[in-house]
Amino acid sequence: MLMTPGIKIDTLKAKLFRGFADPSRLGILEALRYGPLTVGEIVAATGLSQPNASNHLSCLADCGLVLREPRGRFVSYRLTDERVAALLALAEELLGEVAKGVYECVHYNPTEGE
Amino acid sequence: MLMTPGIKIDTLKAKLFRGFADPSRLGILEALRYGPLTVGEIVAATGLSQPNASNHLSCLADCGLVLREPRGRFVSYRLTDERVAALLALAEELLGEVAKGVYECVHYNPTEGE
DNA sequence: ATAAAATATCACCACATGCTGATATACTGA
DNA sequence: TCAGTATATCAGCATGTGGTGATATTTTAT
Repeated sequence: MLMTPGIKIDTLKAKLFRGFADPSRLGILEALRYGPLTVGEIVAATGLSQPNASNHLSCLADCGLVLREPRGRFVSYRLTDERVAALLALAEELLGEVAKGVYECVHYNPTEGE
Repeated sequence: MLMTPGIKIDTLKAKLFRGFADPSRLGILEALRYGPLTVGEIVAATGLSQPNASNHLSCLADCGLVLREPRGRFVSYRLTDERVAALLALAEELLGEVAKGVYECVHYNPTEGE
């Protein structure tokens, strides 16, 4: 693939990971893991507000993690590639090992329920 | 594994991904992919400032992605688990598929070289 | 044609995040 | 002990980020 010079590959990879690195987006990806869903279904599944979900979905679609499929008045989204699900699965495995550390990690603390 | 109620699993997973989702941290992880390095070597390999590298390393260590091993006056870091490297590899594969989308993604644009 | 429903977009705000420069701490060798 | 090197920490700043409420757009049904 042709790569514009000046854009480091790590920057791209970091952007890719960023798609997974937010609880809301991750929730969407997890929900889509079991099949395509419409925006409304995603809203219901994740508890996100409709504008918020829509915004994250745009982000995920732009970044190539999900596919947008308009179906009449609805819009269906699904994971672009099995590798997206594979990444989620692998992260889950890894989380089993390091969960304690992640839990205690001080450097990033979104208001976590409590 | 015992999980404190009130902390959603997705929040943890998102925090885990966040370790990979910054160009500086990702650069560090990539550098460590080929073996343990001291802080000084990491600074040299990544071009980060020393305080900045040290700070990201603390974050990565807290989150369980890297191991801290003091060796006299030096501190050696290495990846905690092969799965960390596996995640990097899988992301690389996925990037091959979606690179174009990630490149064009508007929703996250750190000052990218130019 | 009009109303209602599904989705997207916009302006705005609060906050987290990453970076830098300065400084503190820890260890080693002479 | 003292100087030098390696690493960690701190205060402060600039900016990216995610969230909300209001509104626009598109599509279907009557």
